[in-house]
Amino acid sequence: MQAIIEIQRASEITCTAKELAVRCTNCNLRELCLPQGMTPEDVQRLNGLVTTRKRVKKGERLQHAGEAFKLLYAVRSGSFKTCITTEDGRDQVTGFKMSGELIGLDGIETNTHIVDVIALEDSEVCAIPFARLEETSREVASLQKQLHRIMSREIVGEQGLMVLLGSMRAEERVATFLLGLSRRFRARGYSATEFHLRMTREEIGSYLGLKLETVSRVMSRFHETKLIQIKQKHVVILNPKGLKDVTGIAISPL
Amino acid sequence: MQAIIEIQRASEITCTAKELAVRCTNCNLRELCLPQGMTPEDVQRLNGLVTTRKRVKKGERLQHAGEAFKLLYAVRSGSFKTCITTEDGRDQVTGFKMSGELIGLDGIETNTHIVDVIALEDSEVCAIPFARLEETSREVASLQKQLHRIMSREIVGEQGLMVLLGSMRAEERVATFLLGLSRRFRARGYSATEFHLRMTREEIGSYLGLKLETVSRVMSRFHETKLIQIKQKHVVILNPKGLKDVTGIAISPL
DNA sequence: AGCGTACTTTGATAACGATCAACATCATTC
DNA sequence: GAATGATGTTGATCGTTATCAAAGTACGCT
Repeated sequence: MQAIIEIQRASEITCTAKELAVRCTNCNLRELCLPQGMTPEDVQRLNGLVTTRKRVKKGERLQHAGEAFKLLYAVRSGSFKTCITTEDGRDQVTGFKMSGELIGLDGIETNTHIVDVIALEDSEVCAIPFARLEETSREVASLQKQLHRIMSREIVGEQGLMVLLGSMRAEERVATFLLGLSRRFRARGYSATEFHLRMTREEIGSYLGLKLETVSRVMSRFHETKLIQIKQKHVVILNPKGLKDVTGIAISPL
Repeated sequence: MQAIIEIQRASEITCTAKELAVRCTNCNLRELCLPQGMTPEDVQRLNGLVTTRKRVKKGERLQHAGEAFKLLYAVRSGSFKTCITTEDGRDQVTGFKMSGELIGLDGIETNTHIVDVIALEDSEVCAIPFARLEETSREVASLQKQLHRIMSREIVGEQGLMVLLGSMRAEERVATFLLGLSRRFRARGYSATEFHLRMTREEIGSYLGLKLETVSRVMSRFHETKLIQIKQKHVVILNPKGLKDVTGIAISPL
């Protein structure tokens, strides 16, 4: 920790803080993000790729459906929702993105983005030109491997969500959702049992195929039965095992 | 057509039919499958990769959940369902695969397959060792591009299905499903308005998050209102526009 | 050809979540 | 610190789809 601070101080002399900040090599998310599983030497190849950082304010759109696909974004801090708006105006949340996760893979197929991506809080992302990422991944096998892993993870995660949407009842959905969030917070070094929801009941409901009132009711029921404590957006998981029993299922879509 | 037959006959003299059959260069699915968008020269690099074909009888399992991931399969003929079995024994169909489509991408992340893949009819697949495909795609940019496109397509398709499962009512789901099948049959040179369902009502229901009785009832209703004609597994789409109106939505998950 | 099995259709009833509505709480702004 | 709008909670009722049940149809097998 001390060492990192020293490096950052040094950087303020030799180069701008911004330039250093976007170096994957020093990024504290390197075990979650693109560099995961890569050797330090290979990660250095990434440094040149990830040149720009971008701040996105709460409620701002990072990516618009319909816009040309050029960049992937890695979430550095904050969180996002991805949503699809259908022809007839229905708007559905298809995912939530947290730090270290990649945004934009939906655009590869048609060279056009399919989903909107909106910040749930003030956030920061690293922009990665996809064309250059493809190039580099032809030269760096570990990067190629990791890119494939990330895409596969997205595919598998969505399959889990399909099971949730296709066969689970409201309580199972909400329990699965909370446990998924818990796991992701823990993976990022935060508490797995106490956290703040960054999204509204409506967004949770949209994601889980439920109405906001149902989400609220189920959470109140979990509160009454002492599975969780919930007050507005503040969640404490009191009985993880009990929550797990409610889900009755293995695949976690988050 | 005549030309193809000649080539096949010739092959029986110079090499075994099997060896020729697995060459992507001559495959009639090359516009749907991995070779799509690749130059003939690049496709030749695939020929060496796709060495074995495999026949799978109706009801047989091509891929088991939990088994080690080594191969991708491209469907050459027939069709498959992919399903996830959850811890508590629920079984959910997560997709249907038709000719030219790739099976096995779920295994990349963890090196272990997540879904079961079962033949809906007697079918044939080409096996592709994934490690070698990765290698080759580092050398052949067009192959890399196409692999990424296919994975992205899977991601986008699943997002569409999430919208279906999350926000559509029974009639909309079934209508979307039928139109999706129609489109896929047309892409393969078959009639878009008249086809045989390869899957049971129960499998359709599982996929759409409905019970088999609901699927049956909705189809009967569509039959009564002259949108389709349906007798058991034989479908005729009488009024595609009308069906489209029932869905009211743009994104097609199939 | 006849039998058995798997699949499909249709009906009656029940349950779950949606909808409508009213109120409470929180955050933001002036 | 009061006012406003967004978000969240809770209650009453309704509607869609699940469930249970029974009969009908197609298909494979000997």
